[in-house]
Formats: sequence, structure tokens, C-alpha cells
Amino acid sequence: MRVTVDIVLFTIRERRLHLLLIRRLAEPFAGCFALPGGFVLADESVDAAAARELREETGVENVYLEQLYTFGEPGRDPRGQIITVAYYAMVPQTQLLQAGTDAADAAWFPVDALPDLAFDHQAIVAYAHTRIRNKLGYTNVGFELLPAKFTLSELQVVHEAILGEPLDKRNFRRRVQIQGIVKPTKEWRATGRKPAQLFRFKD
Amino acid sequence: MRVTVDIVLFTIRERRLHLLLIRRLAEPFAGCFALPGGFVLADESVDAAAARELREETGVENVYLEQLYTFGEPGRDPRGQIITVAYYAMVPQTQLLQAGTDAADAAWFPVDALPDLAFDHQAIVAYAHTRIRNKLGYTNVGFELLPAKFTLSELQVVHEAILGEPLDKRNFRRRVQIQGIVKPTKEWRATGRKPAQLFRFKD
DNA sequence: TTGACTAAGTGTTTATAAGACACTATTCTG
DNA sequence: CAGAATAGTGTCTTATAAACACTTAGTCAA
Repeated sequence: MRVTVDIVLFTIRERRLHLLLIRRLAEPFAGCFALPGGFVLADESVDAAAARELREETGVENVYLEQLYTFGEPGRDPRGQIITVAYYAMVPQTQLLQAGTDAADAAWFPVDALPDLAFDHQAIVAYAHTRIRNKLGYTNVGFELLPAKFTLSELQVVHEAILGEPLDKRNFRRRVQIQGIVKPTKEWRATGRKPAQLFRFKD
Repeated sequence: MRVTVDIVLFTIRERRLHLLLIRRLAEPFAGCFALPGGFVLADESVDAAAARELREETGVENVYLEQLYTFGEPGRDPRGQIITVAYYAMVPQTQLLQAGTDAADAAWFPVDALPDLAFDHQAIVAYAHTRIRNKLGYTNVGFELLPAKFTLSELQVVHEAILGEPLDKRNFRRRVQIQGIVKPTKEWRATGRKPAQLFRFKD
């Protein structure tokens, strides 16, 4: 039995949640889009394999990788009995541009307009999307999608992209301030209109 | 690389949350207590392996098995590179007695008084306990710990055992009734004192 | 310079959910 | 028949979530 890892790498582009796909060169599913990933090596932890594959295939490193679920139905890979441990990660739009240029045949797609995917990667993506939607309510998911300093409007865009629905500006701002997950800086960003105060995450 | 499954099987005994452990006969960790589990077979799904191992080692079948997490640190098994996919399941006290007699060298332990465990099974147990505590708030976890008909006091004991803290009787009953997760039957149980109405789960 | 446009920023009210809290009722036992 | 044990029942308070609109600061163009 062989074990692979697959990574759902999210980012926000143009106010929409995107994820990174790679065009497969080898069979099976040659030419198809698929999640970045690959085999766990000998004497390598599964977590380490996920970090390594992400780095090798997308150039992204030093991000928080969270394990999602292990998919182990026979027949999910035509090469034989191969189970995969799925992970997700997030990068801010700034970092993703570098990543996109490093990686060959990698491209960002909006989660609500994905091409056909190899293997059972469609199911993995759906699982990842559900997970981050749920975690948004009770954790700091979304922080990794932004640079160190950001405006509250930018943070709201992240939340709206993940949830797929608009949020009330005042309720949103009150919640993040009460929960104490951000703290204001003394910097302001000139965004072309009225300047916006920059915040950073606490801790 | 080989893949195993391990199952954390919960039940409630004497108002406390227990789980089932098996005394290992073979090396490594011979003589130690460990979670029921074993290797995934050729052409077997991981889910099916969990169900099969649970049946073989404890006699329990036809229960809902939920995947918890995959543990894949090298060194977690002295036999080599073996990752394990952890599951949890729950059985009512009635069923567990039969299971306990079927299985050789299986025993129930309170989760807050476990013996030393083989491998990284201590971490798996902690993960499972956290998972069911969290799920108690927003799902119907706990239903599988009770027979088809039960009193509200029995349901409260289940919740208290999982949370590890007492609950207010009136608030608890109001919540389960408002959430509409139980419906009353026309039966009453003579429990020795004042009879209690029996309920069943909706759907 | 001024008017139009764009995004930032700001409070109150209402509805819903959660938590604290104590007594009566029924049955069995001695 | 008195006492012990568990079942069952409402109200008030507090916290949390949701709905809702206008003012302000800056840019750009006429």
C-alpha cells in the first residue's frame, strides 16, 4: 500500500476564494488538473511530506498546514491501493504571485468554477471548503490569507470570500474587535479614497 | 509503508465515560494495553478496515465509525514506517456487555484513569475525547451511547460524562426539547422511584 | 473650486440563546 | 406513614447575534 499527500492551497484573488491546481504530466489523468501532492517518502512523516510537496510543486513554504481527512477507498487511484492524506493551507495574495511563477503549469481557479479534477480531488476540495467555512466562526482562519498588516475591509473581504455571502460591515467590525483577534497599528493606508487604518493580528 | 486503523470505542458505565482497550499479545508492546485496531488489508478501504477490526476484536458491529485523524510520525511504531488512521465509535452500555465477553483480553477503562498505552495511543485517545466533547454542542453525538428508548436523565448523564461537568437539569431539558432532537414516547420506565418518561431520537 | 464618486468608519435597537436558580410530585422502602 | 430518591417544571437575567443608515475623508474630473 502506498500513501500520498494532497494539498488544497487557498488564496483570495479579486475578492473570490481561489485554490491552486497543477496540470498533471504523467498518467493517470495526464493533462488533467489536480491538487499538488505526491508520495510520502521512506522515513518521512506525513506532515513533512505535505510541506515538502507543497514547496516542490508550488514554491510555498513556512505556512501552516492542517490535516483534513484521509481518503482510502479502493479504486480512487487506478495505479492500485493508494490512500491519500489531505491537507489545506492558505497564502496571502502577495505571496501567491511568486508561487505561481515558480511552479510550472500551476494555476489559480475560483473554488466555484473549477475544471474537472483528477482522482477524487473534487471531494477533497469540497471537504476543505467546508472545513474552512466552519472554522471561520470559531478560529483565526483567514489570517494566513492576509499580509501582516491589513485593513478591516480587507479582512471582511476574506471572510466573505470564504463564506460566499456578504457580511454586515458594522457587525463584522464589532465582532473582530470584541473577540480581540486584531489590534490597530498607527499606520494608515492610502487606498485611493479615504485612508484606512492598518491592523495586525494579536499574538 | 503500511497503514493501520485504530478505534477509540466509547461507552458510558456508572456515569463515567469509558473506552475499550485490548491487551497486546505480540511485540511490540506485548502485555501493554492498546486501542483495538490492525492493518488495512489489500483491496480494502480504510473505513472497511476500521469496521472489520472493531468487529474482530470487540464483537461490535453496525455502529457509526467516524474518522478522527491520521498519525504519521516516523518512529511511532518500532516495526518501521507505519501510519495509522484513527476512528472513534460509541456503543450503549447494553451492547457493550456482550462485546466485552466476546473479546479476549478486552477491558473498559474510564477515560480519566487509563493505564499506560502502547504506541502513541494516548494522543489518539486525547484527540478522540476532544472531538466528541466539541461535537456534543452542535451534533447528535451521544445518541449512540443510549438504547433506542431512554429517559432525559439518562441522556443528561451521557452529556455530563462526555463533558466531565454537571449540567443544570432544567436548562438541559429545555435545550434538547427546543432543538427537537428527541420526541416523547408513551412509555414510562419504573426506575425504582418516580417513573420517568421514555424518549427516542427523531429521525 | 466644486461637485460627484468611492470606500472608511461609526451605534442603537431588537431578537434569540444561554445561564442561574428552587420547589413540588411520585414511587419505593423501612 | 415518614423519609429517601429521582422526575419534572418556569422565570428572570445576561450575553450574543442580527438588522439597519448616515457621515467623513479623499480622489478625480469638469
